[in-house]
Amino acid sequence: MNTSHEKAVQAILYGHSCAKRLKLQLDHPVADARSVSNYDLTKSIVHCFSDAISIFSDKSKSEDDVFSDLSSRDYPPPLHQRSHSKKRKNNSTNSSENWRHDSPDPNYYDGFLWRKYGQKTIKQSKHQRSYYRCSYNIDYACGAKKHEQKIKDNPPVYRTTYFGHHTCRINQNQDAGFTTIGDPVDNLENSRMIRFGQDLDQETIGLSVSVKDEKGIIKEETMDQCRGITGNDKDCQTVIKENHQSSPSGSYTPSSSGSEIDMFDSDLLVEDLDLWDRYDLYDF
DNA sequence: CGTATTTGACCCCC
DNA sequence: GGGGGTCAAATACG
Repeated sequence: MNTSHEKAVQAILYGHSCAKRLKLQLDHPVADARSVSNYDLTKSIVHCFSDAISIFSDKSKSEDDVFSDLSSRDYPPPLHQRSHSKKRKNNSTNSSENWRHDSPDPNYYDGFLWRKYGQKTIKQSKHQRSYYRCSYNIDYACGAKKHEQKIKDNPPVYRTTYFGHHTCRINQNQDAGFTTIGDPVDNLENSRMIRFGQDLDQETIGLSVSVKDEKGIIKEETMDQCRGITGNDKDCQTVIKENHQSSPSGSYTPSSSGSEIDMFDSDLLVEDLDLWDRYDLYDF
């Protein structure tokens, strides 16, 4: 068993490796269907650092607890473990909890755009719960929802619970002339996976890479680039807003159909896979 | 001025 | 009736 410190170091190292890989791809763009998209790499980086932060900030937990959280994070529990809302059973397609995610960051970016539609004081919690629905709820009849609530003060932990499925991405892509996967839950079965480790027959230890909301990542990448030029977030946001308004959904190009086992480029695999022998079925 | 957020009221289920 | 989820008008923001 690795210590949590080693685990955090592994996450950081992997994030660093992905960052290097991303830089390489940005410096030398290659139209190779087998390569990992910049979006996927960026998201991997974000998740690695989020996990490292979680580990370092969660000293009150035992190491096993931390690992348990990591292995289940961003990953829908088995059907028999999923809780079901006792309220609003009429909306059965949307009311069942799909998955949840704990993060020290209330502004954790999960790859989707959300619009807040309510906030409630919850009886048994001193913290209010915020309700969000997918920003494409109207445009694309997307039924995905989530609510977010602070569940721990010190260190702060924010629990985001997701409901329903994103149909917005599917609909957007159909508009653009292709289809791809729609949300993290669906991605489980459609994820692009790489396998490593020694017991592949018994356990799939992998890095699943989903393809979603490249627009958001492009926005973040653009922000970083813009900051380097202007040093001003506000200016960057204005530029990005204008650029994205002119092309709402058209430029998305998935790097694979999403159903087959896919590969990172070999240099990334060889260099990094040994770092991940404890990251069970990591869903990005 | 258009869009996002806030917040009190309402609805639904237990 | 109580609690949680949603609606929608008011408000804030860019």
